[in-house]
Amino acid sequence: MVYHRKKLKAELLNTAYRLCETNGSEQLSLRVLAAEVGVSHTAVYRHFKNKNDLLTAIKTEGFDRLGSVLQVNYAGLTATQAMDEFVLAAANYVQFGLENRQIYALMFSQSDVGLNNKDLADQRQRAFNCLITGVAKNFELDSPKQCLNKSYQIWASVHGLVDILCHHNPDDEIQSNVDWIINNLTTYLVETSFNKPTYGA
Amino acid sequence: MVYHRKKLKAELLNTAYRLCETNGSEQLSLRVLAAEVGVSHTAVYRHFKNKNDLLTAIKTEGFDRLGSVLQVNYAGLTATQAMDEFVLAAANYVQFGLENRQIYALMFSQSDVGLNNKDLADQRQRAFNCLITGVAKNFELDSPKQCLNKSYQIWASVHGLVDILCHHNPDDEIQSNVDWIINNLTTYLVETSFNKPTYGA
DNA sequence: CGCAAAATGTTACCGCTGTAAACATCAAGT
DNA sequence: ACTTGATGTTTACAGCGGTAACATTTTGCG
Repeated sequence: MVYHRKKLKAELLNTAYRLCETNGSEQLSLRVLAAEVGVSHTAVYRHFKNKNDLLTAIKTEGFDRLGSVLQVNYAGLTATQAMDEFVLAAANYVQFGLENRQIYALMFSQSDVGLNNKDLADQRQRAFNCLITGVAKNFELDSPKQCLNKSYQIWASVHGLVDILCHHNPDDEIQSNVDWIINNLTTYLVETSFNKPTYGA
Repeated sequence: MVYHRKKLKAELLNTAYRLCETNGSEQLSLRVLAAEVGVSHTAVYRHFKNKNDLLTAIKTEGFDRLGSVLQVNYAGLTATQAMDEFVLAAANYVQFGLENRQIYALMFSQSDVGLNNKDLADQRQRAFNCLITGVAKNFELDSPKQCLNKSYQIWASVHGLVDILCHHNPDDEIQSNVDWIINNLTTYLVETSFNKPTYGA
């Protein structure tokens, strides 16, 4: 029985994050988590209201890390440099999704995990703002509304790509195509999203 | 105690499908399902190997229904008609996703439900073939590989759209944009996917 | 310092879940 | 008519999330 471990909350969160990425968030068990960390299973309730609350924290952590990966400072960049950075950020998005499949799945699952949670909403918005900033910088759009629409369009395209790549069986014949898409993400983005929108005026 | 109900399996599947769409597949309980149908909870095991097997059947049913919604017979259609039908099929896809959110989420969840299940793989392939056929009919592509790439691109774009529409909070300011996108799906598709690919030769 | 209060851990218990095993009954074929 | 397989029931069990009561440690205030 070890008491006074100040950093138990962080330790629980980190271990839970790892367990989720390993086995999928649906397989997470508070008792297994507690055993892994070396405390009784009810100790979790001193730091998280319930299991949903813990999953919300994991989800929020996911958006936090995703946001970090997307951050670009466009100030002082030429148009070409800005576009390069934008494409790089998109590639980072895809890479994050592929390297954190289970967490990514949790982040975009339709479960009620984190419903109406402010921290989560903030982190999600922060990540999305990276995209909006990039769109505003790289596309000549007539209105904020067009910018928002374009951002959603790009997000949907890249998110759909990640989702389908995550699903595909490596044994499939499409593997070569998948490899091509990842290695030529710029071309892919140009074909799916890098055109001037005609809607959302 | 009622015995020999020949159609119990179908009844279980239908009820389970409905319960999943109502409460989300994660909330499905075999005991609640059995009670709803009016049998003991272990009766389910006479027709499904376990809970995962039942969920696999629900998922397969989802792809079956999605496939039906996507089916288009392009034989004898003019180019314009074929394109109209193709866009309509895409709209049907989006509509299916929005009207069957929970089932759609299950269908594209990354859980191990139905992993390596042949029936499921077949139904999924059947649905995807509808898309491939439409792409082959409506795009002048140089190779089957290009056709496959284009199909994945369109799928990713539309799937991403559905996923994000399902997630978005109706109170958000983006609602008006969402409405626009749905009502003008043709324009959306043109901007995201209806261009000639330059890759995948 | 010393002691009360708050924070943080544990143990015991509850109801629910999926699943296996043993048993009962119905349906069908010889 | 009797056996056999399919189908449903009862019982039992281990694991889960969660609550309540209790123990210990840390903290803050006189």
